[in-house]
Amino acid sequence: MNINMSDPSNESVSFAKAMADETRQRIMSLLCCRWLCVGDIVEEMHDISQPTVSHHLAVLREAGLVHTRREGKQVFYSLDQDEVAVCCGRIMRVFAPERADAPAWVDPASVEVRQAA
Amino acid sequence: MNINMSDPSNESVSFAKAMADETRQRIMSLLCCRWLCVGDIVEEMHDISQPTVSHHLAVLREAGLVHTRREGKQVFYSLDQDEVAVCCGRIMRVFAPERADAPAWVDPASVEVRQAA
DNA sequence: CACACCTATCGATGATCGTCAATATGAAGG
DNA sequence: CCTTCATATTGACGATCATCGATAGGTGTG
Repeated sequence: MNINMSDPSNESVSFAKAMADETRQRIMSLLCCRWLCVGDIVEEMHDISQPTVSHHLAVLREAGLVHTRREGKQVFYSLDQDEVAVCCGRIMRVFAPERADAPAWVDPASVEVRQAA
Repeated sequence: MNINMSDPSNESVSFAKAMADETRQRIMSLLCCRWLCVGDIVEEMHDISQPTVSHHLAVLREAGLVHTRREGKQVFYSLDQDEVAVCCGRIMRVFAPERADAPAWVDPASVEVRQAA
């Protein structure tokens, strides 16, 4: 029916929704290459309350974008880079199929070059 | 300050916000590999009113995700695949730096394999 | 068990967003 | 110019969301 059969509906939408908030992206960048417990995240986020941080972590959790590990009283979170890559790949295949295999990915400069040429 | 200096704030957030709606993603998929005028989009979207379609097109326009061309009375839109690729690349570099250069991109199956191995 | 600590949930509130009907803007044609 | 067609904007309304304070739930310690 649509040009792209894939999924102009569910998974890419929930991924985008999960990322559609600056606070959440800040948290994601904190969790990108390391594990942090909620208390540490709250500390790094400065002017965001603990319940709010917990809420954002729940959103990321339900979107499958974070790993979770319990250690005694604290709960550690870490960003699931593989899931981010999968979601970006899905978006690419649906919304940029003519660019999906290009190395433009890694360095946007190559895209500019391609346009200029 | 943050692990990822890049931009845990602006451009990736507005890209995600623009994509964080199913109706908008349906419109994007319609415009993916062709030009359509607003009337045609409204027709394809069935149960969405013309003002609503126009509103979504404005959101996509302000996010820089569509090209625009005027032809007489009608206005044609088309998805900017390069911009989608650039935005996905930015997300990858910030939130999946350890996956950004992998070919897992094109086919998520390879990511599964990598995890299984 | 009682208590401190860490995280999650609840209830409320203000802000943002998606949607539509009505209307405005703009572009041909007579 | 006046009309007609195509798109954009406005105003309003309901829904979703981000945020917080208060509180509940769960975990270790004495």
